[in-house]
Amino acid sequence: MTTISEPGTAGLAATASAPAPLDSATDDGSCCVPSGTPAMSADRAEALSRQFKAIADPNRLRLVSLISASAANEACVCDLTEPLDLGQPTVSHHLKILVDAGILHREKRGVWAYYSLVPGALNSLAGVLTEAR
Amino acid sequence: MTTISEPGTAGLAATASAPAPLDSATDDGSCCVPSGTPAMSADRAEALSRQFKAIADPNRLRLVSLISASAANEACVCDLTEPLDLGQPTVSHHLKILVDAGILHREKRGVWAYYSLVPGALNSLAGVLTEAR
DNA sequence: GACAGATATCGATGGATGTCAATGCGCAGG
DNA sequence: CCTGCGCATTGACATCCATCGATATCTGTC
Repeated sequence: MTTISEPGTAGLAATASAPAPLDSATDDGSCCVPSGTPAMSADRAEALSRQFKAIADPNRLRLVSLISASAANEACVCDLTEPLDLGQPTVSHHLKILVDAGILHREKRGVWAYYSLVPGALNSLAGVLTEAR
Repeated sequence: MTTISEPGTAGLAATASAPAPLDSATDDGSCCVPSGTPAMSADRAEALSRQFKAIADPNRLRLVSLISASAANEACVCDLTEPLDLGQPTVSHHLKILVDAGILHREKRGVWAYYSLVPGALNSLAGVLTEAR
């Protein structure tokens, strides 16, 4: 499981709002101030990267879109192969990546496998981008 | 330029809320309902993928974090090489990718190049994930 | 104008990734 | 039990990508 991010940690975004009158280019030869705040750890960056990589593929983006746009917010593989114009193994591969990233949930009912969105996953990822604004 | 997404189009997310009593596995032999809503186009998926790929790298995530956590919301290359433990050409390469994706803004002042967040970029990307909820 | 420092670009290389064909596995029906 | 169907897994292949060393470009200085 990928823990689906954990709000409250160092994130990104500040959406442009420079309070300091940019005193950059100090006279001591340095170009700008060291940093100030701790920013994001390498571990957290690695974990978030795994989730962002999962949706950073056009076909996987469409998969998630198809599922979320589906009637019962779920879909089986057979309904996803045609609109993406991909082979069944490839779709299954992409779905596995999304499941491993904690974005999709897989439930097998009889012969079919139904994929649905994990409730807070995408919102949590979106929170990382808007965090600390 | 990458257009920075355009809210109002088909996005993702629905955050789990199955109103229909999942009448799946219809008796006609099909597994589930065809789809219902148009979902996301291939073109839009490709465009969004470019932006998500840009931040789907641990080092680039840290770069954005470092810049947004910086004092004046901007930083030059020399301040970004150490915390990432990467060579200067590599950092410059990552920054170029973020600029090309429309996430960072580059401004050269004298000898130094200052990178800052493009105001609405991350929020726009986040909106894609929470859209249509 | 020559020089030094900061940054960008180029070429090469090892590793990650998307795609497919072939195959295996589990479930339902006869 | 055997067959058909939906899906997952494997192996192979081509491509992309992150990283580095070397080098080019630009800017301010002496």
